[in-house]
Amino acid sequence: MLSPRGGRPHDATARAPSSSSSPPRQHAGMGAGAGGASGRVLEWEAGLPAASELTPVSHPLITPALAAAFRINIAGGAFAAASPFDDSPLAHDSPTSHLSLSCDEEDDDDEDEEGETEDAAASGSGACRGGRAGKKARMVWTPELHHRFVEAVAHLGDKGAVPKAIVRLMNVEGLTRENVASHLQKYRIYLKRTRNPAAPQPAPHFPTAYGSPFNLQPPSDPSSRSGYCAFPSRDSEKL
DNA sequence: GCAACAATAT
DNA sequence: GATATTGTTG
Repeated sequence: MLSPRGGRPHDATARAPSSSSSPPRQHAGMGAGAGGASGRVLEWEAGLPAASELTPVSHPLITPALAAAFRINIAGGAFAAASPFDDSPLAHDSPTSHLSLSCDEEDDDDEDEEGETEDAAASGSGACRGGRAGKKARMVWTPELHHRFVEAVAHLGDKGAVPKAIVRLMNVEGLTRENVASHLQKYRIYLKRTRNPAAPQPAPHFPTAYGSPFNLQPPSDPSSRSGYCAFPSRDSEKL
């Protein structure tokens, strides 16, 4: 009786079988810290990215001048991968609060406008609406945010990568378990497809925000994870 | 009651 | 298509 879909933590194991098929994972140069993104592809296997490169998930990545030239809202940290300018000034060094929320005031179904992509949400859950209780702002998974997400998943492992743990590890203000759960669901589907040889598309890029062809992939090999700490540590995260 | 998961809705 | 919400289960 009942559906076979058990929402059980145990099933988590069968969900992400590291059955080989590890496409060349690129870092997309979002870390920005390292200059040339040419030889950074193998960083996962090699020495893994420096923690300094991952922790500050909020690097502007785009110079203010460039942003102004293209009318890019760097507040959201967009276009990270496409930005060869890694010498941009670090706006904030806060460990958290870098959510990009899309404010939709529309009550109707007309939601197509992007009010702004800023850390508004971080300023105080509710952000855009100021005080109007209603629909929550739609979260936007920027490449940086997704990167952090991937790092968290990789850090926790297939089995430990549950929404609650990921939220804690990411340590992003305003980020809810629901947000992560939803994103994780999509991410798992993405992983499943990449690992399935029967997949119609050999290399389905994980569609992060801005349509950037990011191909962030967590190290399927546990060995790749060992020794690498993009996060302070699980215990340290305890508050 | 909480958390995770899958499915569905927006 | 991306994210939120809902329903079911442990």
